[in-house]
Formats: sequence, C-alpha cells, structure tokens
Amino acid sequence: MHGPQSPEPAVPPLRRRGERMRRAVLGTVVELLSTQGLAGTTVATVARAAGVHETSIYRRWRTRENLILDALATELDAALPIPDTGVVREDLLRFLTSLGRLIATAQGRALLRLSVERDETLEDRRGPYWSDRLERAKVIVRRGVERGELAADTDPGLVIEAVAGPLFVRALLSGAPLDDTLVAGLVDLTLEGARPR
Amino acid sequence: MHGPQSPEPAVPPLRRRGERMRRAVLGTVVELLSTQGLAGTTVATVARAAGVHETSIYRRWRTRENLILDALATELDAALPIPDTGVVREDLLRFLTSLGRLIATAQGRALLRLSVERDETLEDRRGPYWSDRLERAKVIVRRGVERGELAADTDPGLVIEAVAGPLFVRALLSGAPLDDTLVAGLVDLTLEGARPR
DNA sequence: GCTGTATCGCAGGTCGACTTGCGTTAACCG
DNA sequence: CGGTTAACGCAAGTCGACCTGCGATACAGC
Repeated sequence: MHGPQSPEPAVPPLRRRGERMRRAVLGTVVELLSTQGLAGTTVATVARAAGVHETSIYRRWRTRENLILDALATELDAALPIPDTGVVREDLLRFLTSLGRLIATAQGRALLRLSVERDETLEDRRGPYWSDRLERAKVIVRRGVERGELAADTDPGLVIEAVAGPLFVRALLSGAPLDDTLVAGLVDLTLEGARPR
Repeated sequence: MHGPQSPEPAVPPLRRRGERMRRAVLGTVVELLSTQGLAGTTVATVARAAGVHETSIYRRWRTRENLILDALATELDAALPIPDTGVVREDLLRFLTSLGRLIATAQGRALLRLSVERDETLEDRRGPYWSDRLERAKVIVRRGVERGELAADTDPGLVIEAVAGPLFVRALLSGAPLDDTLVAGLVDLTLEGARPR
C-alpha cells in the first residue's frame, strides 16, 4: 500500500463553506428527520453526519429550531397544491386529502410540532407555513362562491378553518387517525350543515 | 434582638413529606405558571420556591412535563362545563365561548402546548384532557338530534371537531384572535352549511 | 415509645441546546 | 496572484432537564 509517510494524516478538517456547507447540512437534516425522527435529530448528530462543526451550525442558523425549519421549508415548499377541478366539493376533498397525507409524514409532523413551540413571551410569530397554506386554500371557496355553488356571503377563511382544523387537532392533540372517511364527512358537513333538510 | 446562640442555625432542611409536599409543589407550579409563564417555570425554580429539593420533584413526577400537567389537570378539572339550554346553537355557542376563554388563559395555553409535546417514537399517548373535553361535548349534539334540531345521521364527534378545531388551530398555529364573531360564524356554518339555501 | 422503611436532602454527573474567544483558512477582489 | 475578510474549526463553558448513589429522617405500625 502506498500510504502517506506521516503515520497520522491528521484528517484535514473539511471546511465546506458557503452554499456547499448549507446544502450538505440541510440535506443531512432532512435525512435524519425521516430516519431518526425529530428527537433523534440533534445538532451534534447533524454536525457529525454532515462533516461540519457544531459551532458553524449555530453561527449560521442560531437555533436548532431555525435549522430544522429551514430544512423543512425548503423541502416542503412545493407541497399542498391548490386543486381546481371546477367543483368545490372535489377541490376541498383533494386539498384535505393531501393535507392529511402531509401531516402523516414524519417531516410534516416535525414541521407541525416545531410550529407550535413558539415562545409566548416574545411575539416571535413564526410558523407562517401553515397559515400561508390555509390562506392560499381560500381561493377554492371563492371560486365556489363565484360559481354559485356556495352562498354569496360565505367566509372563505371560516370554511377552510372548519374543514382543516380537525385534521390539525387530531395530529397534534388526540392522535386519532386521519382517513378518507373523516375528510369526506368534514367536507360534507361544512357544505351541507347539520340541520335536517 | 434575641437571635439564637449559634451564629448559623444551619437552616434545618424542611422535609415536607407526602401530601403536604405534593400540595406545596403543585401550588407553586400553578403560581409560577401565571406569573413567569411556561418558560419561566423551571424545575429548579419550582423547587426553590416550594422549599423542596429538585431531586425530590424528579423522583415523584419523573419529568417536568408530568409535574406541570399534574398541576394543571388538578387546577382545570372543573373547567369547561357542558351547557344544556334546550337549543343546540345556544349550547354550542356557550361551550365554544368558554373553550376560547380557557385557551386564552396562561394556564390553558400551557396545557395546550404541553399536550402537543409528545414523543412520536414511544406511543406515550397522553394529553387526554382535551380529548376528554371534546368527548363530553358530544352530548350537546346528541341532544340536538333527539330534539329534531339536527339531521338524524349527524356525527356528534364530527360536529364538535368542526367547531372546536379552528379554535385550537388559531391558538397553536396561526395566533389569530378568538373573538365571539369567529365562534358564532363557526357554529352557524356547521349548522347551516355553506350551500346556498 | 421504638423501630423499619419509604421518602427526602445532597453531592455529583450526563446530555443537549447555546455561547464566547481565538486561531486558521477558504474565497472573493483588486 | 497576493491580501483581506468573513466563514469555519476548536476548546471551554453555561444552563436546564434528568439520573444515581448514599446518608438522614419523618411517619407508620407495633
């Protein structure tokens, strides 16, 4: 073997800078999240796996929370498309179904959990991710109103919150399953109401 | 001043045992929660304020989470009564209003936050508090069905989740306000539906 | 009243998040 | 292509959650 003369090459410290380091670390985070879960994704672990020093991570992202949020925001940016089938019920069904699937994902659950853990003291107000998605989904309702499928005075935000809220509650609080039956029941209840007709 | 002969009385370590210690610690937790918030309620702080050693707290409650959950469960046990006015809309309105008020409380928010922070790895499945409350609220819907106010095939759980879900989502995710307008809009939407009539 | 045992005090330690100071080098810029 | 600087490596340390062993005592049962 043609080894180096010096018995200990002293492992040249890999200083991956700038964008290269950023991508390496973020990729490692996403991978660790799906294999080790949120609890297993510690800053020290990420640093080791990405071949970067822990300090460098803290200097760039400030907190573990920022780190993971950054990785997930990049990863889940394209998720939750807004369907446009021409029928409100169908649009809501599809949107809720993909929302349920996202929430069932390890990454989705992690994003959810981290969005909740905000300090109540300082108004940090982050986690715009979910608020944004719900905001975007309002067009589904608006299109339904324009088509005459829904009452003219329908509040789009209210409808979206009413159908999506239970999914979040189940994922965060009760742990109850998120199946298609629930989604369909929710949509129909919100569209038709509970009054006898 | 008639001080004791010994210059340092060496502060006899107060060993409050059993129920006395339990009440002292839990009372301190509730107090600290409303004055210092969740982040300020650390085990060391509680121990000092209650005149108890940190180790004793860990031995009895295992985790900080258990400690606070125990204190809040005891404190909020009687909260969220189920109204029975004879009219579904009124019952739902009152229930949701008190739920919103509870959620706006420092203690309510703390209970919510802690109910979310469950490990996804081990199926610890706690936080039955909120699930229990929603479960109990189902009778409101059942009574409405019996009275003929609601369709016979109405799913009580679905209705309760649809009206309560958005409140939790706002408290946990979006931080949007919980006013009476929202509550009324939610109840009416769920009862009447969004379809034009 | 005396003893036995579970409970508590206390010292010391692990682990993860986060910080600071200082030396070193990669990367951009003229 | 040499110089400057911001980015990185590294050592050391703080803080809070949580654990362990050991000695001491409050309270129960006799």
